[in-house]
Amino acid sequence: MDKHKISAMSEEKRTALLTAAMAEFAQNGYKKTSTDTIISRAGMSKGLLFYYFGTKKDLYIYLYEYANRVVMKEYNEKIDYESKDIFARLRSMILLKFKLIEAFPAVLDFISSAYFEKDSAVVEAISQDSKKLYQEASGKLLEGIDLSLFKPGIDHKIAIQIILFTIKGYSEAQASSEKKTKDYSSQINHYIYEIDEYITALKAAFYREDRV
Amino acid sequence: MDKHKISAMSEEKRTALLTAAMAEFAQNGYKKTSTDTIISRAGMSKGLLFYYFGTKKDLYIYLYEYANRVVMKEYNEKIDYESKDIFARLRSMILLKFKLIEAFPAVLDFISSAYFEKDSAVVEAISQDSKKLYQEASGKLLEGIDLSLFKPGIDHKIAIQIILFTIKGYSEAQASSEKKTKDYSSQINHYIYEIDEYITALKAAFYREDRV
DNA sequence: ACCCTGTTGACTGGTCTGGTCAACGAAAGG
DNA sequence: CCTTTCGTTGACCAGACCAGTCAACAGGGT
Repeated sequence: MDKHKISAMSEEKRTALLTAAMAEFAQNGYKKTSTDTIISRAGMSKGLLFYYFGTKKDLYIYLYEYANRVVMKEYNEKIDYESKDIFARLRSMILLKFKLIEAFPAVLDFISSAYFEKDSAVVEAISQDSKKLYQEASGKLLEGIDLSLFKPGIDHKIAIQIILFTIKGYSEAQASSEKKTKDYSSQINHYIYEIDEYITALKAAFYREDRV
Repeated sequence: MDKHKISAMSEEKRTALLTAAMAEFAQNGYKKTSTDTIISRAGMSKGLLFYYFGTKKDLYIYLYEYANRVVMKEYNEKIDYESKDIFARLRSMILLKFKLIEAFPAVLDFISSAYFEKDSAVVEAISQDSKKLYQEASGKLLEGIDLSLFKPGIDHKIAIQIILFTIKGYSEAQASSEKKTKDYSSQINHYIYEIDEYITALKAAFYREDRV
């Protein structure tokens, strides 16, 4: 039996499957994720998964390429590297992250889990460019930022770490308290408001007074 | 067959078993952890595990009580709540954490994983006091701290969150880059040095100049 | 009537798991 | 030196679980 065109699936079923599969793989890794769990979560029959995707491995690789394509596309379109202000850059990354989670809830979790995937059945298929996105993102974030905005006498390395830890800490705290509210999009405004509170406080702490 | 006295085990074997089991349970949760993995990691035979512990569930519960006992003991002995300075309190908690990890590498990971354990075979046995330690620790940490040490005009809630996020972020970054160096104890001094750098920077950012 | 496409879930062979047990080596005690 | 006891082993078992298959079928198009 050949592999069938995945694009021929109905939109609903495809996204249900992809979303369920990404969430499961992200949570349990390749080996420990069962196709039974995926299909029951996606609400479809077992045969259909294999009808379209062939094998579990094929599904994983498809997901990996899909996730990278989606994230790369958004990333290249939306991130603004014009500004040399680290807060402006971070803010635009966070906004992007919210958009991505809204559209593809598990895509970021899946990508970062793939980064640590160590099952031999699957590593060679993803290892080539596995680290590209991550390294590009974290490398570029700090490239060429304007350190003269900081108060004199401040240890830039430490200050930047504190800024990054704060953003990461808030993101995680916010993600783990996920309520099942339908309108994530309405909550986003609240999250952005809180993020701005942190940014204001961090600017007051580390930026020269005339640049806050 | 009755359960045998665990304390009759040789010290070496017991700690090898407990350490291996805590690490595995912490990583995979109750259900997905296999006794085969535990024994091979601990370097002993399968029969022995069941000879001493009876069942997998009994092992888990024993571990849970053991871990709580160990942590509670250190916690009650060593944490200093005299000081009203949040940095002094945090610092003493971090030092305690280092000590605990040195003595029982996986004990903290295990406890926090038990906090999220949801397998029905085991939840009722741990749910009663599962949250005690965690809530006590995070509640007491902020109880009665001296807010007058902060710069006037600072949003205390935000500032404290930034402080906590920073400490947590550094701890995690440090834990995930664990090298297999034998002498963790010699690295601890380095970690403390870095933590103090962060504390200095955070004090400069948020405390009144006359209190830094 | 006959295909074709999409869909189902019972089924299979193989692997993995918690738990058992007959056997064994060494030490203890007589 | 024999026997009992204790700690220890790993092959083994019955059941669960798993990726992948397949016969059957629904329904639309021709």
